[in-house]
Amino acid sequence: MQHYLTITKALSDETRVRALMSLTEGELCACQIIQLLNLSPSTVSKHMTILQQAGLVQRRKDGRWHYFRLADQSEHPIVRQALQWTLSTLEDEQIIASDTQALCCIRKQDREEMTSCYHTS
Amino acid sequence: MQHYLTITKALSDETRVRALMSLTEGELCACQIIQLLNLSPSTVSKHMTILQQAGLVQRRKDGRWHYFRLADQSEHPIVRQALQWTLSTLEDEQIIASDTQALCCIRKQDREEMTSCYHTS
DNA sequence: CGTATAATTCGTCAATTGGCGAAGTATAGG
DNA sequence: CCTATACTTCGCCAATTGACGAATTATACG
Repeated sequence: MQHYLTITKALSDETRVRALMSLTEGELCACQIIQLLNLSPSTVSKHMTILQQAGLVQRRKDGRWHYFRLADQSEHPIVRQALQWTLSTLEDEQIIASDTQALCCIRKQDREEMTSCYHTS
Repeated sequence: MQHYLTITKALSDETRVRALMSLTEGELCACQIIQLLNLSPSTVSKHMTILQQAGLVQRRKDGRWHYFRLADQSEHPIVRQALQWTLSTLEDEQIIASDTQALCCIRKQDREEMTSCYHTS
């Protein structure tokens, strides 16, 4: 029950769901999710921790960067089913589509010049 | 997105999930759910409204009694998947099992004498 | 080392939520 | 009608939540 509730709570906030859905096309580092959501780093950090503790996303650290990805689909059935339900339900959502669009630009930005990933938008 | 969030919010509270799971063996009237959860009628009423607005349960009125049942499985796929996930995940939960046990007694009570269904336990 | 960047943790605050009891609505039955 | 019962709505309160900025930690690099 506790794991179930941790998952439903994690999925009950629009911002967190957008963060989760942003990972469907591959991993992102925290600063990219911060740009996408246009929220403070501390807020996004907390959201990603909640998603991770629910087992919905996994974290990888590489130097200064923390990368997030969807949890391995061979994880607990409870997580797999929650992700399948969420992804299939929301893939056609308007806001998810525009987030996906925005992510195209965000992914390309590391090719360009920038001093800080926090202050580009 | 809005319907999805209404569902995940509805499922993010243990009391509401217990109320939902209590309907797996057939409909119950509000006062039976009140007895099971041992909460005030007003609290349970609010919870059932939240579950109903999420489309997870349906309501039937018969005289003074309001009966609740799980939503028709031929409803929106989003609801069907949410229910399937929830039911399959929680059917073996300890607290759900003891609720099911308690419901056996509660269902039998209408055969016995009682002046008010609120003041029997 | 010292500075800069990426991210987290902490403290604070407004908004939301879950609980209750009191009051109101609806129905059954004298 | 009038009362009793079942349930809902309303107003309140404590606890939780989502947001932020400031301070802290970790790493890269001159």
